[in-house]
Amino acid sequence: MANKARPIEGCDCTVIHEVIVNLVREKMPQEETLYDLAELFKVFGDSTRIKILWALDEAEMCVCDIAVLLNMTQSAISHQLRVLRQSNLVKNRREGKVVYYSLDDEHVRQIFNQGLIHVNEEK
Amino acid sequence: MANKARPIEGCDCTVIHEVIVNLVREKMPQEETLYDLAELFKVFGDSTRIKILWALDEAEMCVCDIAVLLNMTQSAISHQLRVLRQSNLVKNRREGKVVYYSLDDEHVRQIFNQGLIHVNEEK
DNA sequence: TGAACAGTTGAACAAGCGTTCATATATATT
DNA sequence: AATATATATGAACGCTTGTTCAACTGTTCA
Repeated sequence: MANKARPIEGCDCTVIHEVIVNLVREKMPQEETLYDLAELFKVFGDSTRIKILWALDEAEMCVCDIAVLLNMTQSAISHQLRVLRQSNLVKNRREGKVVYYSLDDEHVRQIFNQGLIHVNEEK
Repeated sequence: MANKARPIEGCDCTVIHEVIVNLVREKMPQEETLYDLAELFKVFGDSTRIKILWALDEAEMCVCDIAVLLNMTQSAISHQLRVLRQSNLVKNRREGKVVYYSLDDEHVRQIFNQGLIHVNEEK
């Protein structure tokens, strides 16, 4: 159900803006949706995970490969891969002792590219 | 300058994957670029800031308006607006006592929309 | 000038997060 | 069965972060 307009009890200035505030309130997506969105971006908000995703966008790799590539411990990489797995951003397949990881989402690249545009504009 | 291929000293399996690892290494963007990208997503990784950005995408609003809209203290909103300002995501203008904030980046909506696609796919 | 209002800022606190270390699991090899 | 390799996991540790509280700045109006 849509959010209903309701009496404002804030600053004086907001009383004047009542119409606008209520209009924005109606247009806002569901609380839960915005929360999920923040959770997704939180996952992107770590350079180790960004690097992992970027690497996996180039090629399927095993945990050990990624650790060498990023010059980090295998444990640290494994922990981060779990986060990425739980966010449905990567998938894995086992081949003997080796577990290969790959991207599980084709939007990642587009999201990153949009982000890069902003980053590069700041110069 | 591009990253150079270098001898692998990791797990046995990575020695086998040496060619791939070095290929990915060459294709990775600069360390600093990936760091900046993570910093940007870190800003998006908080539901309060997501809500503020979403609201400002609908209409220019003053600090007090946002506080009422999100049912939070004005101080908390002001702190978050500072973060958004420092990331060049919002701008402000003063009109008497009131400071109005608005979006300062047209990519935000596109980044959010891409994120929403992922979020909605998980169902 | 002084009171009221809108917003900002710094310190403090709890909660969350990323890495490390030690250990556990799973598979392959001998 | 015992060993080695590849990965996963839990606890612990320091660091970061979001909110609150109190104090401060800046503007308007009487």
